[in-house]
Amino acid sequence: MDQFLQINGNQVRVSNLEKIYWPGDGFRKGDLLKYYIEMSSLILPYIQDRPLVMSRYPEGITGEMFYHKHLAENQTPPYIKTQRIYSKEREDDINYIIGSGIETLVFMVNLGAIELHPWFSRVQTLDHPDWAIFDLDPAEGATFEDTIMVAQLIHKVLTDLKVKHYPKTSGATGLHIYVPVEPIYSYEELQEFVELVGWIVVQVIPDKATIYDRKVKDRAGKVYVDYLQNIKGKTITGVYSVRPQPKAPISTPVLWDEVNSSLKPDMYNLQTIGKRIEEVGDLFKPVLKEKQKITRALNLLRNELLDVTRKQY
DNA sequence: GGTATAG
DNA sequence: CTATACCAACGCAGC
DNA sequence: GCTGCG
Ligand SMILES: [Mn+2]
Ligand SMILES: [Mn+2]
Repeated sequence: MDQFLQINGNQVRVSNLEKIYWPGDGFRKGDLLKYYIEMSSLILPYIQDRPLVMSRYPEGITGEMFYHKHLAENQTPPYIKTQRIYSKEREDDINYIIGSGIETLVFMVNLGAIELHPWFSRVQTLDHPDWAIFDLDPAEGATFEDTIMVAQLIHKVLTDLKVKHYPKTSGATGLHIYVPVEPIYSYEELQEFVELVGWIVVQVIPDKATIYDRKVKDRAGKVYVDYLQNIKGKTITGVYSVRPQPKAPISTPVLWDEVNSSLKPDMYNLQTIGKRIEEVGDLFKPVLKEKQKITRALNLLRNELLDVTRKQY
């Protein structure tokens, strides 16, 4: 049943590679593992040095799911790097897995971690993320095309602000827009930045986008700009993560030119990702390389809000 | 999926 | 040795 | 303090 893979000088145990994980598509656990190993050179840079949350499906996508953050001592192989980070809610440390080499990736996938969720910040600067994210979640009754429309408007606002930003499919129903930043801003500041841009978008297309409707029912037919994900300890599905959905879609970077009605949420998946990467390579490279200051943009947005508020009185 | 404990 | 039990999330807005 | 939400 169990096999051992020799990776970077470590014996990594893997099991049940023949188990069907996607019954509708016939993809097996071994297919998932093969994908992550083949993609490791692309994926690892985006999880390197980051605390990781696993979304686990040990019985496949039709089985029970659970998040896994804390790795107990007695299930931590010597080659896994971990770091204890205090959690207020838990009133104790969480022993997070820290992104490192292929062996770490294989260890997590073997646990049934179909999705990987990296923190927005690295261990070197835990309180200072190196990206902010616009998490666009279409609510009940909203379409993927609605999501694309909201994304395009965010694209226009960020372009006017001269802030670099990069889109990817979530692989499920929405889109993610990453804003790479120098690790000098707090989570609160980055959240405010996303909130202010989201607020502007909602002013322009209030029937398509929402940001302050906390109740799901109130968001019906609209795209929720989930700025509240920009919080320490919160995560979203990472780039190149597979999703527990039919076709095994993958959260895949796209060009802004491709964010139009021909983009489909599941068009990049376990079946098609190879060709896609061959054709365009890693479109998210700038997210790691083009770290920017958003001080000016944040001030412009704050003043914009002030102006609008003043006009109302 | 892995580990501890009971039988 | 095999069967079974048990575990594997949290941050926070809003009420 | 608890529920809803992601
Ligand atoms: Mn989302
Ligand atoms: Mn969300």
